[in-house]
Amino acid sequence: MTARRKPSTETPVFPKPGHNHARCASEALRKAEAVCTARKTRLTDIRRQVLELIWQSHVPVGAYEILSQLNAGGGRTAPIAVYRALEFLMDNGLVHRLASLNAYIGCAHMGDDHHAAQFLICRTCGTTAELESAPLKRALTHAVAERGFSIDSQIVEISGVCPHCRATA
Amino acid sequence: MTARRKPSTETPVFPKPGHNHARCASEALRKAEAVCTARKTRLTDIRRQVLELIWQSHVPVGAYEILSQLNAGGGRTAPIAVYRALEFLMDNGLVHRLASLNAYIGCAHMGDDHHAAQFLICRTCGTTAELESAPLKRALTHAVAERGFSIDSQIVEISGVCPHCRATA
DNA sequence: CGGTATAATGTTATGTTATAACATTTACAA
DNA sequence: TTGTAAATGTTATAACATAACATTATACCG
Repeated sequence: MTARRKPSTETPVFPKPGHNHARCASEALRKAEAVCTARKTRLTDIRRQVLELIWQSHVPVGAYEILSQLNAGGGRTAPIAVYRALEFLMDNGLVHRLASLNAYIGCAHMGDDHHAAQFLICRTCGTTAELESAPLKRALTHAVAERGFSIDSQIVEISGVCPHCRATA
Repeated sequence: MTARRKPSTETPVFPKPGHNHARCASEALRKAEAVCTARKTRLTDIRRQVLELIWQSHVPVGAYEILSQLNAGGGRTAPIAVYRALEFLMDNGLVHRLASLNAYIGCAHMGDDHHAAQFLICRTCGTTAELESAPLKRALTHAVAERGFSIDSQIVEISGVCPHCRATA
């Protein structure tokens, strides 16, 4: 441990219940546009709609939940369309899949080209945040390398209670 | 880091292709009996069968794969029976579920009462090993606590290439 | 031993998540 | 403008998991 930690960079704040979420969402959409432009991929209608629905909150959403919202106005979109959009969004680093929930969440670090992520999932409010911990990353890399194993991808999903729910309880 | 690492305790060997697996399996079954006796739970026929099928290898198996093996001789066991057996085995720490694969694997540390586990999954041969790394555990615990989050459960699943497949390639 | 409570299993049906295969449309560039 | 690749539509099905209720087995008590 070196000195005091710097919350702004080392310890991103867990999304607060009352924060200005409209801002998160619009910011995310703006970044997504930028990423797609840079990568020469197309953020089509359905892809944008799926991304917007995902960014309605910091709670992961299931594919079929997205689907039913898409079809709320009487649409006839098929499941596969949602999965294709999700695949695109994940390939472009805009969305993550949470294997422990079979659900999807907007990526908090778009454009940063991080294909590995760790997540904190609050079992009370559902809010899920990315955990960017350099020491954790190092420990993981080291432990794996030590065993002669080479990493392709990794899943780290931690379920528990977030600071806000702890305070409320 | 303190001194040189001790492979026998700190760095368990990744299961080798040609190892005496019959031994792994019988050992596992023996331990399972002991655990159930100690916990006054019953390792019934179907539960033992499922556990044996899981221990046929170090490659995780899906519930329906287990089911079809159970029914290979013309049986009529229903999916729910397999899931109930799996639930029992997991509750008793005899089996783990791999969320990234929707598959199940025998626990390498029965009786050690470890409810958290990390896994190394070889994408080439499928072999999966538990990773017991104290530094990793510490880093994880620390990173999470630092953010005011309290842990209930965690999933760490690392996909890559195992030492033996790397050597072969 | 017989009764009774609990645990385990059987039976049937259905819910939830995800993909295959092939047809059609759209966007873009030569 | 037309050829091509990307995207979407359409239909069907695969893969994973649980609900609800009936029946059977086990163990424990009097």
